[in-house]
Amino acid sequence: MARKIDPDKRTRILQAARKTFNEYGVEKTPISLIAKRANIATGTIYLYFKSKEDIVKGLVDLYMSRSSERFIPALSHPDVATAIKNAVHEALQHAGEEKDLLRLIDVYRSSGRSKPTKGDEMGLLAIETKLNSVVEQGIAIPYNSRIVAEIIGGMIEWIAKICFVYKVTNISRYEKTLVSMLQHGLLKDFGKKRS
Amino acid sequence: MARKIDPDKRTRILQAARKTFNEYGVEKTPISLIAKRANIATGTIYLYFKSKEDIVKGLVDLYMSRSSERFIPALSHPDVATAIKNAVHEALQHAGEEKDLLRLIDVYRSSGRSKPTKGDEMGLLAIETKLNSVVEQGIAIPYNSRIVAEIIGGMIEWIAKICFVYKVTNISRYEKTLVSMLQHGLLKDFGKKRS
Amino acid sequence: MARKIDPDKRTRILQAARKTFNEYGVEKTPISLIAKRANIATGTIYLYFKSKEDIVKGLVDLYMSRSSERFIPALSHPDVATAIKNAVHEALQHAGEEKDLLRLIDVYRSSGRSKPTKGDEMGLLAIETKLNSVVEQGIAIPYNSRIVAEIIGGMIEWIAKICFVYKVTNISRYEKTLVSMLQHGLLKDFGKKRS
Amino acid sequence: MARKIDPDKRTRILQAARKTFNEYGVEKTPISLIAKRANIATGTIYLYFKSKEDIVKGLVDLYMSRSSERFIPALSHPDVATAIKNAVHEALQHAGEEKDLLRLIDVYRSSGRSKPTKGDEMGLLAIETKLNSVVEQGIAIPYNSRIVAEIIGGMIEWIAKICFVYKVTNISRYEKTLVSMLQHGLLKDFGKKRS
DNA sequence: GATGAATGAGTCTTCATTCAT
DNA sequence: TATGAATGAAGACTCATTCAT
Repeated sequence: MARKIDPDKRTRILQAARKTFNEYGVEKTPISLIAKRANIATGTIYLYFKSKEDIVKGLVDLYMSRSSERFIPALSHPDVATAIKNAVHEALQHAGEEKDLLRLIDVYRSSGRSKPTKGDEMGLLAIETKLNSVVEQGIAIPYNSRIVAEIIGGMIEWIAKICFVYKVTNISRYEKTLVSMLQHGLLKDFGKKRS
Repeated sequence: MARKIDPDKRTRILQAARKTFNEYGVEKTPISLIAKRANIATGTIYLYFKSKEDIVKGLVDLYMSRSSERFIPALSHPDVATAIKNAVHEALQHAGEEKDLLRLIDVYRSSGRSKPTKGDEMGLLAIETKLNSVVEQGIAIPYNSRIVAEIIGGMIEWIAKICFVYKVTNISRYEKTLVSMLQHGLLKDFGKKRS
Repeated sequence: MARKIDPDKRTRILQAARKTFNEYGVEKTPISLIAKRANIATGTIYLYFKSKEDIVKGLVDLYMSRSSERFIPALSHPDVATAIKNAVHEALQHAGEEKDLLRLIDVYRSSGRSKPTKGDEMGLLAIETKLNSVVEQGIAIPYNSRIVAEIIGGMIEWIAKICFVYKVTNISRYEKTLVSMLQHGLLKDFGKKRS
Repeated sequence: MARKIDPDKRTRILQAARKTFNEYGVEKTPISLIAKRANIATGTIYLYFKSKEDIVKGLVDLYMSRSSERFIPALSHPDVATAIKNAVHEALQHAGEEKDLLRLIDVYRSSGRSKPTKGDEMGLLAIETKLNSVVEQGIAIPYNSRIVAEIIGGMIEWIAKICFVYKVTNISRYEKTLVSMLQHGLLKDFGKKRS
């Protein structure tokens, strides 16, 4: 038999790519350099990824999955307002920690072939589910939960990009504002209680 | 940098670029083809634009300006809730009409040098001003208006991209949801009155 | 180099290569695809052929052998003029039936390493022998038979390529002309008898 | 106005290519090296030739034209048998002098896109015309002159390749044999007179 | 013998940009 | 200003071949 395929090699490529993209930018990163840093031959990369763009996609997937893993648990807090606050916090926190991956999202999107990634989908589903249950409890204004989930996801991504990529502003005020807008915008009597 | 002599030539270049970008994609569009379609020599383009990227920026500017021109007037409606509704509607309507330009935003952003464009700024300022006045009237929950403006702008862009670029879904439900979320999220007693 | 173990495997490779070369062209045919179609592993091909070029050579050999097998029997006709006519006919007929292999000859030649193949040699020898015997009988103009054989072989290959590869013309007029030229050019009193 | 196009540049490219192809072979010759030797930038080559293959074609054209220029005048000798002899001689002589270009013919043909070149066509036409006039004079056996011309052209090319490219044999015996075969094969009473 | 994962050399071509005219 | 010929950097990707198993 031939050599066994190394399941860990894909990860090594992704790591090398991440580091190099961050250093030189996607455009300016030659595949050959990624290969060198991953200690494999150039051609080997193409056994694991269809193209350079596919590597970017792999990294965006990674970002999305990790983001979901972070904010989904926070959603389960019994108090909805707190759940929102915590989930947003986790997502933005994670974004700040992996800004370099966050930056890749625009690159991926500009390729024109962007499809929602698996990780993304998982996160959206979690939000949707949470919204549904909250609506059933009569606490939240009933919207189409899927759509709201997408909007929330977009807002978080947007704010993360403003604060970590485009303008590099302090995140806390954006976070507070977003949380409050979401609480008022989603929950039935959130305004009454506190105002 | 911009207008050297013939201000109409700049416009012709932009038109030719828009058409060609839409046809082949930015990456695959040679400057020389834009020049040919604009009936000028390749080199002449560089008298009006610093680089290819600068043309993209020019087109994104155009989009932003036109968007602002559309939704700013709608903001002046005396009833705030209606103002929100109308402004969002105009912005999304415009996005649908110029999807090809909308698509360029990601390309522009992925270049890494994205700065808010003039047109963008104008729109944000208008929203901010409106918010401030509404807050002063005691109708709206007081946030940092600039931040809210940015968030709203982002949400609109995001929804437009979801509906016109990424997924090509019907916009109306997204629009309705967004409007409602904004009304509840921004206005003090919006929920009470109508629920 | 040639048969290692399974002589049938060599044939399967050749068949797969023939089909694939014909479909995509030699240049564009990856060895791995030939392997896949022959139901063997890529590396296995190299147990039967030294290189891709060697596969082409194998196919050209095949063509030459088959051509010889077809026209050599025709040479034995007692009437020389008829023998020429029949042999040419068989050779051209065969060429038309295996145009795809005919096409490979140029590829093989352009590699620069072209040596006359075994099959080729067999055919040339047969023509040479026939010519010698005819010269001895005093029927034919005495030339160096080997050289004439090579020229005849070349003419046949040439006409076949004109009619089946380059121009795709009807072969019959070419065949008739060639036969007549050969009859007049080789036989002493061919002109007298019939004119 | 921009720089004037240099009409001599095409020739310089062709010369550089010829030299380099001869030295390393077509396959192993990078376009960039041709450019360097022609004292121009790599990209400039593509203003004069569509592709590498197009350069090969240009060189084959050159060969064909020069060959025609050489043997066409020889065809005008009043004595037909001598005309044949001289024309064949000139063509083969020329082939020997430009073996390096002769070698390129197979490369060109193997590309699959081979069309008869202009130079080729001129030569064929001259032979055809000569044959027609000779047939009218009743000296030659009447065939389809175009077809005969093609066959003769092929035979000459074939012999040239055998002697100068494939086997590197002494040409004179091949030449003599070919001339004699053509004289007997084409002229009505050539055999009678001399036998 | 058979496998097929791994290798890594190798280059054509494009095209943004410049600059001589 | 305008031109468009000239530049030349730059790199993703393929695929023949090898070799560890």
